[in-house]
Amino acid sequence: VSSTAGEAPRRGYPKGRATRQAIVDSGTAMFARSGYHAASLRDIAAHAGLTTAGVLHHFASKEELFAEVLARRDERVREAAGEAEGDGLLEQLRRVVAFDRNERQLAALVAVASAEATDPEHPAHAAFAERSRDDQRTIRAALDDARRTGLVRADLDLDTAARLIAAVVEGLRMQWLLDPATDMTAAFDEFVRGYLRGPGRGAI
Amino acid sequence: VSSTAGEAPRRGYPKGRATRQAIVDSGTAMFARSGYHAASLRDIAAHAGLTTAGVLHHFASKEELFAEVLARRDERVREAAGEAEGDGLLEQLRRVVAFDRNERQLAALVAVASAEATDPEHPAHAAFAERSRDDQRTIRAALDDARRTGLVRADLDLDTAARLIAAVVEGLRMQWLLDPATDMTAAFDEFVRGYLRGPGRGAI
DNA sequence: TGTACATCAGTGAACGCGCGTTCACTGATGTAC
DNA sequence: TGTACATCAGTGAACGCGCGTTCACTGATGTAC
Repeated sequence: VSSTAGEAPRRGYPKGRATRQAIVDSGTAMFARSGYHAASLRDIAAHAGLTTAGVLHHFASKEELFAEVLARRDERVREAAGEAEGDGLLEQLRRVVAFDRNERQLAALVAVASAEATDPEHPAHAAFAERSRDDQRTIRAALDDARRTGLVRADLDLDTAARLIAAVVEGLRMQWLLDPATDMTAAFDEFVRGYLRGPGRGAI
Repeated sequence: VSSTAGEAPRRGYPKGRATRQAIVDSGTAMFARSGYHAASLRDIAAHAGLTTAGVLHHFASKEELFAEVLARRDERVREAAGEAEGDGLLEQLRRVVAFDRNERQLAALVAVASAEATDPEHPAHAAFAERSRDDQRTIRAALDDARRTGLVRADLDLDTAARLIAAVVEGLRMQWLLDPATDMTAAFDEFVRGYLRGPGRGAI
């Protein structure tokens, strides 16, 4: 009755939706800490304040909950990155790095999950491989723009550059996860200064 | 009796040593495929042609076997890298990349293990953090040499450069694990050309 | 406002299963004399 | 070369445990009239 025009028709009661969200949060924390296999539904349930059966009232299986956790994280990263237009690639990637810094658990979760998904027989293998390609495509598109506005030196191979940027971000994230004192932003900026920009372009 | 002078005094019988090696190989394969938690001693034993009790005759516990698998890998990488002297950093890192390419399972194992070890409460957390710092120190030392012989541009911050090199290698490895068609060497060479060397230095 | 009814939220107990580890053991392999 | 003995290599059965999932259920929340 009091619903606004553009609002999506939600399932269940408010309390149910809140619990569902609490389960996703709890799942994120537990999966991030222990990986998919070692995190148990009992732990996740207890951490969210209910029983395993309660969790499975909201999610059909552990795997379904896991998929939801990952989807939610991707969504939030995309929101955090914002639009490429006007801002440029560099600012976008900086925001992603900043997002990681504020969401250590999520970053750890993705690191473990994508490493596990490295196995060609892992159920999420294709999805993670596609995700990796997608990241590189997005970066490549942003590089096209950057070259047009002269922010990137002219003799750069953009496909390889996109691949290297994705690799640096992922590698720095691992270093930071192992040692929180690591300054990801500083290192990334230095990479941009030294690699993407031509000589003589000066400070950022 | 027929032992040579420098030979280390080995434990057990030849057959036992061969079985032990077979268990390490099998463990490497299984841990790489599924990670530490999801790989079972039963699988590892079956793949090596014995029972779980047989495996535990050679290793006191699953964790001890896992530690041996990781130690063996590090050892082999160090062998593959060879000496820095004369060859230079670039050739050393190229050999590490090539080693990964020939040992996909080992690379996957390390990726999963180090992602899991990201958790500060993981038993191997400190060891992996130290390993990461150690890699950067080694690279840093090689960069010092490289600057002296003029292979690296003068205005480079070597600590950050070492950090970035380690990040690129790790990031490219993940991309390659997700998509075996990835040409790690080409991307790494391009990184070296564009970042480490100064402008106008030409081909490698 | 009150009542009947459908759906939702969540519980508690139980299930079958695979896990790492233990134990007592059998046979093979090497060593000493 | 033969014999006695110690150690090693490996088996087969059993253990207690925590796992994901199921089931029948109770009470709360919303909806229709």
